[in-house]
Amino acid sequence: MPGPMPELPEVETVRRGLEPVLGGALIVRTEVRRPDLRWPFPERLAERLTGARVNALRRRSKYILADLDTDETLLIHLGMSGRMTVSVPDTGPLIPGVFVRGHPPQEKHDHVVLHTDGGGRITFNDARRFGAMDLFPTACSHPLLDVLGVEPLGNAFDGPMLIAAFKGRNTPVKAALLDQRIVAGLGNIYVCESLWRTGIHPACRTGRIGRARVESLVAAIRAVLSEAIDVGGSSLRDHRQTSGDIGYFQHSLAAYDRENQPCKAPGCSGTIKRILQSGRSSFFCPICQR
DNA sequence: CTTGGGTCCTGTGCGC
DNA sequence: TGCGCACAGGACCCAA
Repeated sequence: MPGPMPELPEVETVRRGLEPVLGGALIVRTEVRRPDLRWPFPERLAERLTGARVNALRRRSKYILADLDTDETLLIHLGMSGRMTVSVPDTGPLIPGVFVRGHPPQEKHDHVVLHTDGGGRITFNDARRFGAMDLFPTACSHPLLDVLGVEPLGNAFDGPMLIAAFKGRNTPVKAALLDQRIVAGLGNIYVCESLWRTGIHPACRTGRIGRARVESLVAAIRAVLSEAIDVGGSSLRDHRQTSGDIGYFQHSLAAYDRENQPCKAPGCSGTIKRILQSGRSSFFCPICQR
């Protein structure tokens, strides 16, 4: 079973989970328990967050962006293992299904904790520390965001756009879809699922995929991401996950991490295979995907 | 310019 | 049952 691997849908689920407790809230205390995650924290992180009010919670690709009334924006990346636990005191108001009532005990790898004026608590836990936090002027761009391509659920992501991006390239389609400069937010899981749905072999070179198949790939990517966000939302409502992992969508996976299991395509007798591309696993059906 | 591989990090799961 | 090791992977970084 795959561990938590936050890609765009999981990050969007986290953003929605934060909204009721952190959105509009005043940060009254900030605990920073270590000097860094993937990179050193920005200077005086705790001091710059404490006393700030959260005006808006946005998402760009796999980044969560909290706009503060100090004209700074808090950037959060969950990396591989980052989780956000959202809790309120057990004496506090109950907002059904959205967060934990009663603060859980501190755990190993709880690196940053935000306390809100409503008694809420946002705990960032990241065992592998591939995650990141930064603070930058809201009016400015950020080097991590500048290089990102289109949002796969946005209007700019369509057939002609992806056809143009694929044209002239000669990389495996798997690598192209993982390239955040083209489409921003896809990771290994949803790339595997999208290619399986479209019947495209992950090693297929981008230049060799016909226009109609690229169009259907766009539709598959949008569909698989939307479905995963829907499942994430329902899991929030049903108390089933602290936000940040793939949660119950893993039961819907047709290709990812299903090596040697039967292909789920109707009437297909194939078996899911695993190959390594750039040291990463790709899962696919050799009968469906060409 | 593009492209591919190394690196970071720790928990998990497997084989012996 | 314990130990060691491969593996997971997002994004930076550098070499070719």
